[in-house]
Amino acid sequence: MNNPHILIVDDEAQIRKLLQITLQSNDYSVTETSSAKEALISAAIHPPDVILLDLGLPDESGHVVLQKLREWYSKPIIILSVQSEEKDIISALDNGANDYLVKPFRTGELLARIRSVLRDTINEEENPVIIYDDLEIDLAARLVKKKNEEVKLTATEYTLLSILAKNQGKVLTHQYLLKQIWGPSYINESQYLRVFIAQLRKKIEDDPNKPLHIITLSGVGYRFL
Amino acid sequence: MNNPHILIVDDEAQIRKLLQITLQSNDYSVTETSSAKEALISAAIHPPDVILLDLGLPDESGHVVLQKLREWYSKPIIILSVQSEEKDIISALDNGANDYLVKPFRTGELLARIRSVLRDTINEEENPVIIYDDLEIDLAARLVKKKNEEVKLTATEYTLLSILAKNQGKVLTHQYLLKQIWGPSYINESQYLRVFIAQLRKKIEDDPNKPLHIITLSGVGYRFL
DNA sequence: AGTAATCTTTACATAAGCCTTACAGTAAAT
DNA sequence: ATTTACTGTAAGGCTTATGTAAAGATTACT
Repeated sequence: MNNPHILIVDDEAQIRKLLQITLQSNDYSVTETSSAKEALISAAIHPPDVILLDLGLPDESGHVVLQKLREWYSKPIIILSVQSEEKDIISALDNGANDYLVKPFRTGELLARIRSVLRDTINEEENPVIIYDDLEIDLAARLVKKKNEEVKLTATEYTLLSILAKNQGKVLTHQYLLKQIWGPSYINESQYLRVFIAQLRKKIEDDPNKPLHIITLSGVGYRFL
Repeated sequence: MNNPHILIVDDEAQIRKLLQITLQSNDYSVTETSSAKEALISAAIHPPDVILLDLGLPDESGHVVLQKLREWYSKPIIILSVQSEEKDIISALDNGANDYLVKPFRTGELLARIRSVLRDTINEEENPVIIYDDLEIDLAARLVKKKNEEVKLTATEYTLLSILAKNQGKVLTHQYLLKQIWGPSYINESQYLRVFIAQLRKKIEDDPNKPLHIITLSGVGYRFL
């Protein structure tokens, strides 16, 4: 899992700021919300890998938010709360919270607990398998099959294919692909792309001269079907 | 899971008694141990569903016990400790503890946390024996057989093999493996991995030059088949 | 303390794959 | 038909990654 995405739900701007800085400097990507309503919408639109949930929200109790999230959200939820009351902690854990931290908490401990809950779910991640005709791309397992036989791809070939596959149907310009694979300073090295596109086609197309998956758009870029 | 079995590791008789009564009245079956040595033996003979581990043991640090357990034990371990030092908590969580409770704790909270960790693992399929061709890996018994003969593996070799086997078919990056086996600060020490991969291949592959089980993905990592 | 086992580190041979070059093919424009 | 711009393909040098052995360092055991 690269750059786990964390949703912060807390109505105090200062705490959000502190969390944001701490988490981002530890290579997590962060979304901030300050109310129950906002949190539920954000989580639904872009499901995070972990949710940090404050129980004291202005519009609705965090316990209710927790229950609503747990109706469909199965990844870790860590509760942050000033409540150190036993019944609050028990109720939260029983309603599906993975962990409970009492404010004020130490950032180092928070980070360790995030690592702990992420480690528990890291292997349970869904395998988004993309299938087109006789071609099968398992992004999690980094595995590509053609007619049920494994295709051996090098690191660069795989990176290129995964970008194409994730953006199926969409035209990806030379510049975009070069930037994604080799970095921003390589956007003029279009011969790299031609070489690797050719190698990929040799491996995944039935007839590399009449490609069905990787389509050329002359002067523009490539498209994956 | 009926009557989950819990192993208590604590040198204070009073606390053991308290835990025993609390847990048994909540329909858990309980085993008590009071030292590191005793705990490791008991866990090996009759692996419990959850371990409650006190860090302050008379014969050895609980941190060491935790590490030794995690070489083969994959179910939840909850730390109980008078230490509320941040570094102790972080170290324990990073070493594979699922939760950390500071003494004195409230029994209601302990019970809720036990329910929480049990819920996380209750659906995890147990896969004690993995068999591929002539290779047999019994994760629970920490035993590896090749052509029905036992293969003697060192601790590190076994850890590496078990991670590979648990993620069969999936590509595991150098970084991931290094982090899992040696810790997050070793992600650049890829030569460790090469050495142990070579040793493992010598022991489990028919022809280490043409490995069938441990496959190299140049520039990426390894995969177990 | 001494021995054995294991882990860490170093060094080097081998292998893999990336980058580069050169040129051939294709399609549109003149 | 020729030019021009772009794309496809093959092959080799060069860099980086990997496999392996073997020597220290550390740990475990007696």
